[in-house]
Amino acid sequence: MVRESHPLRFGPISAAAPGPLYEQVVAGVKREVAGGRLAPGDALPSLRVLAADLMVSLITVKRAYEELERDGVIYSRQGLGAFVADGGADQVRRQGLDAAREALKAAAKAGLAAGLSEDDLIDMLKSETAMGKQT
Amino acid sequence: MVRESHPLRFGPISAAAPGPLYEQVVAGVKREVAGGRLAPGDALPSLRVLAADLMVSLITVKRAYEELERDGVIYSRQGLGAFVADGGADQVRRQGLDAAREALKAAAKAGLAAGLSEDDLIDMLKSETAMGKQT
Amino acid sequence: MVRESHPLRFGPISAAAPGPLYEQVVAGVKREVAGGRLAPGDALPSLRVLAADLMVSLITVKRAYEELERDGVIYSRQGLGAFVADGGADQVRRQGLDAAREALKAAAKAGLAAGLSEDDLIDMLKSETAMGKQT
Amino acid sequence: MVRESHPLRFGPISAAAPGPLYEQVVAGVKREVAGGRLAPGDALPSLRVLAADLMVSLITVKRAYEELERDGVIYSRQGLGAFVADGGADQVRRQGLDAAREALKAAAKAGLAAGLSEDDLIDMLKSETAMGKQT
DNA sequence: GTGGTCTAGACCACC
DNA sequence: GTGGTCTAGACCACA
Repeated sequence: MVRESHPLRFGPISAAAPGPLYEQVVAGVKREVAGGRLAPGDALPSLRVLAADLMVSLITVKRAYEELERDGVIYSRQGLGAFVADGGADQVRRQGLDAAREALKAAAKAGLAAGLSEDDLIDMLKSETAMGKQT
Repeated sequence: MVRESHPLRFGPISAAAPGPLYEQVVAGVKREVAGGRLAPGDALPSLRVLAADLMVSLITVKRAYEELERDGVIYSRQGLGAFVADGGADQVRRQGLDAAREALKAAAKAGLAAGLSEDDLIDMLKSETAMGKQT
Repeated sequence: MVRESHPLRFGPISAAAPGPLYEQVVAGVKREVAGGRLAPGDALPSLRVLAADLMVSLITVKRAYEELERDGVIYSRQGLGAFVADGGADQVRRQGLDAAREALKAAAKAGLAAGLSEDDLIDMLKSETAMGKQT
Repeated sequence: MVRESHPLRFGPISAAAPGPLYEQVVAGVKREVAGGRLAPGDALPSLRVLAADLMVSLITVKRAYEELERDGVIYSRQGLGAFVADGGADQVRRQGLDAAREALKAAAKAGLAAGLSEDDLIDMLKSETAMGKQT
């Protein structure tokens, strides 16, 4: 009745990692959606299945799905499952852009306060993007 | 006797602002030190005085001073009070630089994930530094 | 023999649409009845046929027919199928009227709470009816 | 340290009422904020206190506060409590206006489908606003 | 089977 | 004391 697609598997969730577990799940799903490995209409793993896969409580996964739904990345239908929303990838990209702008703002504030020039910051940014691309 | 210096007065601490209250206190002191308004050897306000000034609990200020001491910006002497450390301003600047690099790293990660190019990020950074200078 | 009539075909049922799937089926049938495309005595498609047409589970259609029967829009006969009830169209219209009144009640409550005047609400209603007519 | 204000008391929460319990809590707080009985900066009852008052689980209240925070009506600070946000009342009004528009849209759709004229709908709306004012 | 809601209880960071 | 997160387990509506 509905497009199947359970081959979701992102890196292990770790309680040691910074930030709440459910945010790690959110980030994992967003990565799959942004990367196109999860297309609009595709079904996400069910709450229970993903909870078992990630060895995490059902509630934690549910919370992640709720946040993804609020962000317009997925939608959930009772009795059916959760699915990637139509503009899902766009949503993720837009939010990533906002996050980048926020981080740059913080960097500019801290850097200028520490006596760095705009050019210093740009050089540092270049080296960071270079690192990012390698990974 | 020790060099006096209570004229510490930074913007009001706000519960509405993001981050723990004590971090706001830490940031306030660091700003004074980095700006040279608090020189090495200067005494900081006593815990109780600063708590009263900022309308904040004593333990919040205590925690802030502890963090500042850990960061090598100030040092405390039993019964005497807290004083600006010798390399205090340098410490603050070095840490600000690290903070800027961290933020740039986060921005690069988020931006690249959102499909931005290095040049896009640099443009955004420039506009943010411009904003920062105005303020 | 009974009057034949399988030409029931309403827009695809979508999991993305708000509300349970069976309500979408109910709404679809009601639309056909209210519009006169299904006259009293006409046979509805069999459960299995409609389920296949709409690419929906059989139990979803069954549930929809049950609700339609409860609403007095259709009636079912063991072994024969389901048929449009005599006063079916009237029933649908009466229920639509009730639904409209309910929605207006909710709108009045929310609007007044938000500080809108009766005239404000009437203006908004006019613009909505204008939109509705266009479509 | 912070503006006190616990005299929050809205109608009893009922599991029999339609909609989730936490939405009833959300609606209750929004009503207080919109009515000005809870001003910006005022403290809301703590999670535990309100849970006890309403005879509801802590989690239910927490969920309500989370939604209110997402809606920009309140903000929460770990260790301090939850407080009415600065633009809180405006937020509530804006959202109420959107809700009213949605309801009017649904009413227009249902009403037109049931054969009502625009004037019929306006008359019904007038009678509903009259009812609303009495209460 | 699915997601949606509610519950009870834990531990942590912050004040 | 406060809110923030995670857990285990229940019952319901929907497919």
